[in-house]
Amino acid sequence: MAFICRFAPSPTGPLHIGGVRTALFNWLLAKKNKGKFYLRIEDTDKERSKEEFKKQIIESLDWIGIKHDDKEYIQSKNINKHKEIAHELLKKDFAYKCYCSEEEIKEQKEKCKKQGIPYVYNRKWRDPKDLPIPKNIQPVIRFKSKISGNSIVKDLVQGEINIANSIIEDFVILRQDGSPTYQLSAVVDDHLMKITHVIRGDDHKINTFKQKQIYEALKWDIPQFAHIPLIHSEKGSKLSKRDMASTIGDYIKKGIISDALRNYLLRLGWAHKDKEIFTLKESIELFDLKGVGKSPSKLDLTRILSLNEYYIKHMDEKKLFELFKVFSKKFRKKVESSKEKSILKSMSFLKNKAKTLDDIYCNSEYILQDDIKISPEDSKLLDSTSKNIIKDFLFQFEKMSNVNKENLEKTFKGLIDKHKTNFKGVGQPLRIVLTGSKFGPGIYDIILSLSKDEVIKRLS
RNA sequence: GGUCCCAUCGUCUAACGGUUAGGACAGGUGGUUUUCAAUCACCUAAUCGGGGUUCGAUUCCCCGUGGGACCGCCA
Repeated sequence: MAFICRFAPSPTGPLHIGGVRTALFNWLLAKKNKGKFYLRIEDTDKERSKEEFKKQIIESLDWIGIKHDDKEYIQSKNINKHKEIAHELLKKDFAYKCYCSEEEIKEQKEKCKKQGIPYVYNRKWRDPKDLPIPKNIQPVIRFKSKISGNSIVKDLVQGEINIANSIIEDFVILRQDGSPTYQLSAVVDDHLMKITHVIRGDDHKINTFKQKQIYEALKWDIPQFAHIPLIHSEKGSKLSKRDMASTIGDYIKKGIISDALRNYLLRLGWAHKDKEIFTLKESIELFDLKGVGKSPSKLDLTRILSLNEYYIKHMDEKKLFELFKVFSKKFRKKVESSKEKSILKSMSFLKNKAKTLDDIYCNSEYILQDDIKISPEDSKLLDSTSKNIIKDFLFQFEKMSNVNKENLEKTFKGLIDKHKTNFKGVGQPLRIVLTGSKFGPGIYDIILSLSKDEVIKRLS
């Protein structure tokens, strides 16, 4: 069976992680079924749609590895077709012109609110009989919704949803200015694009009942629907732009890598037995709508971090290094070409200490910086004994013909015996002088990652 | 307020109607360790409440409670 799906965001704000997950689920299903995945930019709200958001959407999807088939569809380009269909519905008596002014509608709503009853458009113009047509009002076109009975949608995630038709009002399909609304445009485009599966956030659930009626009026095939629960912020509220970590960019900035976030998003609201780590290939093979839960899930940054740590540890060092370079350039400092070799060599131990690319940066700062600054607090630790140890080490290090772990170990042992101290007594002062910090990679790793000259320079 | 949906450790989630209710993250304890980490071992921690149905209910039904979504000439 053909499997054609789409992700249809509106470029009226930055795409957040919930949208990315929706796109991911669509894409995964398309890949699994050897179908198509399209991206449709729903830019019919001219006021709020912005080119920068469109760009942000495409870049976000691209970063996480979601590639859409064909060029992205731009909904506004199809507006004439939408209008045409609206008029077809009008001609076939599935829709009608409504001459209510906006004030009139507003009044009705307020009245309902006062009385505490739910507002539904009163269908004044559905069957106008001899109502005089106001000359000064441009009509909107409303769809004739079913008035009685019930409708059932078989949702691939939610199961059967049953509602009374009376709560679905005669919704507007063409505005006063003649432009189509979302309900109409979405249906027409989905039909034209031959979409077979509509997978979207469950905030669209009610729309399904409106859209289904348009399909039926036009005698078009109705796609399958799947409404996935929304993602909540860590506080449990709806994800909003104000949440610091809500867009892909927020995570890139933290040094999260693409595979980790993809894996996280996959497992948020979906599970396959006890499996936690999914390669891209595995996610395509194993993903299904049956495994999608029905309740909303909360974002958990520590989980993302832990997944990121896993992916960093298991990543090819060269690849990781490339990601690191891009990250540093963008958010920290460009890695100078003279330091590249040394950093790359050090990836093997740097990655074992890192949860993010930023952690790698912090742990490699001693390589990146030429001037090592020692804090007053750390200076206190450098007493005369420590200074002697450093001097002794430097003396032997300069003579060392072959700098390797074995020789360093020998030297350290000798110093420990001579100064009647322990490993820490030798390691810590050297670490402080070499890196400007008490914390960091193993002392042998540090020494081996720097050139012999550099070590000598720093110890002198 | 109306309509619809949902409900398992703090979090993400497993569990043909029969399990000591499992895993992962976080947290805790201990081992290892030159620091911070990492790592290894172990531990704490959940079926929202109340009724049914059933020999047996996390699982099915009803009620309550709690949470969410929607209620635009936004999408």
